[in-house]
Amino acid sequence: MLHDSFWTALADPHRRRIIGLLLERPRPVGEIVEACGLSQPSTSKHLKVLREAGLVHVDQEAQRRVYALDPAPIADLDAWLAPYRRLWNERLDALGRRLDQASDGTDADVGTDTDTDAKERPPSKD
Amino acid sequence: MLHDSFWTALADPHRRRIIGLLLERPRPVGEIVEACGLSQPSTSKHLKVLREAGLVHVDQEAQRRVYALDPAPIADLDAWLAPYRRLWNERLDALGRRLDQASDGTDADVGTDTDTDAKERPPSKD
DNA sequence: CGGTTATATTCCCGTCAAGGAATACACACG
DNA sequence: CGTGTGTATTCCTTGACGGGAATATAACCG
Repeated sequence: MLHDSFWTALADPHRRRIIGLLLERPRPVGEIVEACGLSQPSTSKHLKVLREAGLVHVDQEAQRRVYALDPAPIADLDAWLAPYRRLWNERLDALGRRLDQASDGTDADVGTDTDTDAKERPPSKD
Repeated sequence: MLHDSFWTALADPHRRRIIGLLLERPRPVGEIVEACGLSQPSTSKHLKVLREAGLVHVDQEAQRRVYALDPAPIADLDAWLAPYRRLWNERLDALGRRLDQASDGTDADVGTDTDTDAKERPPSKD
């Protein structure tokens, strides 16, 4: 399950930035400091929050500490998202149906052209 | 795509609770007040935050305002998640390979590629 | 209109998080 | 051992956020 600390950790833009950096590859603190433009203490504090939220873990290499992403919480977030995704798919479903209906003789350009790939999706149970 | 306001909105447990309530069905404010055990003003303020984050929208029915979930941000979150999901799949992959290796040198053929896509991903864009 | 219900907004206060500076700690190296 | 580098922690200040009480707004009803 996702606890509070997870959401709190992700609530901060700098921390999301760090997460993004760590997605590319694990990095020592110095690199993160430089990339974020924050002071080193501030960065360390953010890293601590991320650590305590279980989002990252640290490997000690001599004096340096190399931070890396932990995939588990991401999976948890995915799970959290699941029920909402169902709703979202239902909407696309409805939109698709309406498109179908509309293309029944009239070329209706329905609203905003978001890249709606409402073609394939897992069966939504209701 | 995902605005700061989105993460900020989701950072509060009460607001996540509200989101959960609205997942079941749209609800008028009064119901949310009761379910959350918060004061009405406080609830209204949370709803405002959610509104401004684009997570919910409101339908006015006489004096009552019925709040409902907006699916779009959920889709955005899904998109945000995509690159991380890749990492996570790779981990599972690696784990699978290691398990394979451990179970003697029979023809190990577990996902040399990332076929472990549990579901198709919507186009990701940050 | 006047009253009632349903919701939003304002005011005020306590708490908490973020940031920088200074400092402490850990480890390598000579 | 001492020195230097890399990182963590503490201290302090400031600003944002959450909560309740009081108040304002809007819509329905008679």
